[in-house]
Amino acid sequence: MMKKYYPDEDRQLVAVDCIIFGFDAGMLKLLVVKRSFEPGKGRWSLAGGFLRKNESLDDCASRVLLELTGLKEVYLEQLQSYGDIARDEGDRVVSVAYYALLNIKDHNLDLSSDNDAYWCPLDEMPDLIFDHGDMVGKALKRLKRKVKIQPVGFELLPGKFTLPQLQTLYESIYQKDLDKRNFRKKILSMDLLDKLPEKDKSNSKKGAYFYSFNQKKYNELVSDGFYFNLDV
Amino acid sequence: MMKKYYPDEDRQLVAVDCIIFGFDAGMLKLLVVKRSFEPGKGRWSLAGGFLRKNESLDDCASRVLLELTGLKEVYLEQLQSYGDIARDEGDRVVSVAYYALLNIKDHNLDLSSDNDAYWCPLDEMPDLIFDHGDMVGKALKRLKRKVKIQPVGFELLPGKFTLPQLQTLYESIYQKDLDKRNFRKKILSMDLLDKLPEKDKSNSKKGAYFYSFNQKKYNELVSDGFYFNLDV
DNA sequence: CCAAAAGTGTTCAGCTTACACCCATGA
DNA sequence: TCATGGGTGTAAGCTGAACACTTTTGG
Repeated sequence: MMKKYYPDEDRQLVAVDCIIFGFDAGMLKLLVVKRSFEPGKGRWSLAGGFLRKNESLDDCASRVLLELTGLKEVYLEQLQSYGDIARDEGDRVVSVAYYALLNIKDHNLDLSSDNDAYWCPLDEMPDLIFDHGDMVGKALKRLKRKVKIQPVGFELLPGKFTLPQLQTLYESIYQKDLDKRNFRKKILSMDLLDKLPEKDKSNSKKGAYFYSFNQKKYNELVSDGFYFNLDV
Repeated sequence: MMKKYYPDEDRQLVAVDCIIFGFDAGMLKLLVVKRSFEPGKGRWSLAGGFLRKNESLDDCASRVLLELTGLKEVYLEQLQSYGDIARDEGDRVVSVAYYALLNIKDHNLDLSSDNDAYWCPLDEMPDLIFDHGDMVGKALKRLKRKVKIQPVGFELLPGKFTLPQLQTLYESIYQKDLDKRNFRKKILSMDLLDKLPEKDKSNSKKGAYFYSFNQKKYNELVSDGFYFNLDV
């Protein structure tokens, strides 16, 4: 047993809430869950859970994600903490928000339907409880910045993807149209994508070549001082 | 009394730690305090305090700052939360880090010397307890990004400042030299500085004109869609 | 054969960068 | 008068933005 140094009063409930982004059918989506307990039972919310004594914040976020999706190796980054006194109607709870990027195809849909979870297109997002809507707004802002300077967008795509798919992904994050020629020129000039000898014919008769992101080459370039950059 | 909704187990101590930046003698400095209690008594640390039941995280950060410096209207922004189980040797404590920017001349030195506090040049920073060194690194990274896209650097300067001063400030944040002509051209082209009819002769015989940041004009430009930008 | 998506280069404007000399003045 | 820091302009290269036609092929 650890020696006690600090006063015991003023301990707080600490929660982790996860903004889980996915990309499907050309749309950026958010995984929302229907709350199964009061307060706010039946309303939509983010996936969340209370921080336990024996887990770090990062571990807690991983656990929340695992419990909902069954997925382990998911891109996860801390966003911001929310600490207004009355932000949670049930009690005073400090919430640490994380955002996750995952490839929807990897996702075990059974698990999330058990939880009354739903992949909601971002532009049809329902009202979320408490300050969860703010969290999503903040996460989206962060994501917009992040995908410009780090190749995290690929986390949202399958290992093999086409350039039109990748462009649509960026367009749905930036919420604006990009020029096809400029986009391809820029992304290909970084020399981080491997062109595969197969085509995806599901969207056109001509078919679009599959590419894959070369993580090894990226790591090498980064250690040579390279910065990923995809401005708009 | 609020109805109880959540289990009472697993409440945690939550602390706020503040990375307080100042600028003086052409150097970026950090306000560090000598810990007056165990564990780590006598070692250098950031200013911090435990979150109370009746205050938000932001309020707590303001309080920590007020108690140490006596200052109220200080630029303060949440940085990141730190939640490793054993990060604090005294107990399991989740810490929310904030960073503050303040003008050292406004600072009441008496108060901070009561607290065994010290404005430490960033490049002579002592070892700090726990993960406070990581927090400072992260804050510096954030500050570098922030000063490029928002006019927060002025928070570190007196209301009247010279262009050489401003340039030195940016150089000490970016930790690299900037071209005098390009710097002046860029900052003046934004049309946010008012040139005053006085000169600061403390650093040269010729003297450098004082300028002041025009917050009103900045607000107007921002609402017209203007983005502050000071690339390097 | 035709509709629909994939793929491909060039030009122009604006911005970033590099660079060197004169000015004012207190000591 | 001279040492010291303050102040000023221009040219070259690069990057971002705009823009339209050809290719492929399943139906």
